[in-house]
Amino acid sequence: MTMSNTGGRRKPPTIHDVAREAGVSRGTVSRVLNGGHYVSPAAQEAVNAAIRRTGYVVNRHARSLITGRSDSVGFLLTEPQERFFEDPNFNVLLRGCTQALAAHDVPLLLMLAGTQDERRRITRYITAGHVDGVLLVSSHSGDPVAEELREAGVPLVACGKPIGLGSKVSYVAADDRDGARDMVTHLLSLGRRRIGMVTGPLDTPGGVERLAGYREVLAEAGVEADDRLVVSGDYSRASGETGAERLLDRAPDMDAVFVASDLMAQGVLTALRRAGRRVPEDVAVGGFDDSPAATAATPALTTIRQPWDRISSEMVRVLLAQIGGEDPAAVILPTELVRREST
Amino acid sequence: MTMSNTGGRRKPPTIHDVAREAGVSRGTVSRVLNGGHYVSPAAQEAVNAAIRRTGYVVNRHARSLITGRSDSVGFLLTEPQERFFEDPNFNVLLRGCTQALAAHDVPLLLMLAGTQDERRRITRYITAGHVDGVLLVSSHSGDPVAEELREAGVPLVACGKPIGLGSKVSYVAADDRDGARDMVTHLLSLGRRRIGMVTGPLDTPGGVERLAGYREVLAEAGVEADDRLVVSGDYSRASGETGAERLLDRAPDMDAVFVASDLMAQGVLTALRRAGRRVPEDVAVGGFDDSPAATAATPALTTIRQPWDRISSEMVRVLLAQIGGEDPAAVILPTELVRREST
DNA sequence: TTCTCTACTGTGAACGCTCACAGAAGCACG
DNA sequence: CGTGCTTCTGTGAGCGTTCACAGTAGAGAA
Repeated sequence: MTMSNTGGRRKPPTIHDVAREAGVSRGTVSRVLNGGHYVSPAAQEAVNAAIRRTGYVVNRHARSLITGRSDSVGFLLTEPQERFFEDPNFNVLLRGCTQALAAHDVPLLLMLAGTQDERRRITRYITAGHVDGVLLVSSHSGDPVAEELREAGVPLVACGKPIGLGSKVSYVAADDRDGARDMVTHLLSLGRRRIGMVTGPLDTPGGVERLAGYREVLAEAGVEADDRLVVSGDYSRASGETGAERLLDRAPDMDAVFVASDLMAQGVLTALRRAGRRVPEDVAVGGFDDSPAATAATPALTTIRQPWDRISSEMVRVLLAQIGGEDPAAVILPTELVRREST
Repeated sequence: MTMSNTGGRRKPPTIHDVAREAGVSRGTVSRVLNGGHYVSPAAQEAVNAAIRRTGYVVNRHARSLITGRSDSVGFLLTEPQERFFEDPNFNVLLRGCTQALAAHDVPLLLMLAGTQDERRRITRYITAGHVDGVLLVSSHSGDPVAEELREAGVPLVACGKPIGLGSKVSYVAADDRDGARDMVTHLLSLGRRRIGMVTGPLDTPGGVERLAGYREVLAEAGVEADDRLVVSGDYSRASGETGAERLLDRAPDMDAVFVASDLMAQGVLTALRRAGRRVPEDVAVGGFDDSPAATAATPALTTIRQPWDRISSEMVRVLLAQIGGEDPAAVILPTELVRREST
């Protein structure tokens, strides 16, 4: 009975084995592996053949040990995990980032900083250089983890404009203000003039920007501003429902409402139905996000699509560039009005 | 103007620095780091103090290079990514695994094998030893990636019983059959006798088991089997709707229906409402999963809760044990009947 | 005393790779 | 024929750790 390959894993071939197989030195193999500059076509070919024959895969640990890079990045979710994990957009973002990174052969490490303990561990892990950079998802302002990473000089790209952090951190965001402008312009074009709004949380840039876009367009159109037409919500379905009730109470003549998220818009629809208002005949409703909630709603929501697939690929692009030594950058991506049945 | 710490990252302290600081040798520091056997209390203390003072964090690359372990595991999603990414259970699972691993200081690498190209890359990455083991989420049978990993001897833990793979791969699953039994028993206890079923996909173990549990209980109760009472679905909402229509068509006297997923059950509710049947008065409806869809439905669904938090922690436990050299194991976890308004 | 055993500590050699450097070969130019 | 340049190749050192081994000190037994 001879040694078989059942069970334990074989010791993988090293750069040495490849070099011997190809009849060249380690240095030459290494050069081929890293771009192939200053290596003759003949050697290039021999090495590639040897790699294929031996099934060689570079040992990233050995490489990282000497280069100081880890060739991996972290995907860090700091604050309210439930909210994100229930948000379909988060899934799209996570998937998009993973795939965009995979195209560059860069693994993604998922990091959830829930408890204080996890926060500490993750901070140490990152600042110790075990990832080259971090994709940051954190809605709220003044994130201590992000702040610490920024100070340590870790390349950082946030999803959405971060509030507390300085200009040294890159971010990629949808153009909230412009999206809001598009929606309100659309409502105006339908002849609506008493347009209400249920805002998002006003301690987030997104919440602030969407409200700003709403106000701008109304002012530009010469529509009288009316504070009774604005109530604030927190992106939850329930807050949309109560928000709509308050709007109807304070401004019964409202003929349209711009809601800062689709989930809230669902709540608004519920409240309007209960109040006997027809959508869109009596009141037109515009959402924001183009989440699954938009199509699941009845009537299906007219909404603003955020380009989550592009957001994720841009985040990865900016992060890798920054790891490569480029300066931090801010990327604002255009949104798109998706017209359905609610307007 | 002296050197400042703005910009680039500082070179982190090494085990050497700690050794010097503590007045001991590298070996002693290493021993403290790895469990602290054969090291005097005094040295132990000195080293720990030095670690705290210097802010030392072990360089995992150097460690991995010599130990051959990477101290990280992959979370691998192979087949139909959309389905999982829209499934709230998947989120809970991913989060649970990440946190359970974090407690052991083991990073999780997210791997999505969508395209053929990604599949190849991931397989090579894993078999090259860049992760110590894999948490596998793959519903369908005969997964080629999983098969290859199994052959390479990579520790593997599947979520749900895998169909194609042999006994060498561990798995953790909810007790589908028992859950189905509980639900059908519950329906019988309500006096229902004409109990229909909308099954899951019958090429998955879960789909098969839930159907088996349904049949068993009816047989044991002496209720006449009727093929007209069973239709198959694919876990989607739409298939629940059409399934219910076919059931009503074939067996108008149906007084209860067991649906193999909450999402399908939502569709069933829609179809029943359209057909003018009251739930639960005319037809009682039981779901499976206890997903958010269950509480969002009207009436709220009686359903079977799968212990996703325990599933994830068990997957991690089994995987780490297997990496540590233990044999593959199968873990079946109990489900729980959650009674709401639909029965 | 001497020997053995245990508890602890230090040291050199690896792990697999990249990087800097030295050197070789070929070519052009004076 | 030397000199300089470019293109290519091999070599030794070293990245930060762990591991095996050798060695020391102290206690207890013969």
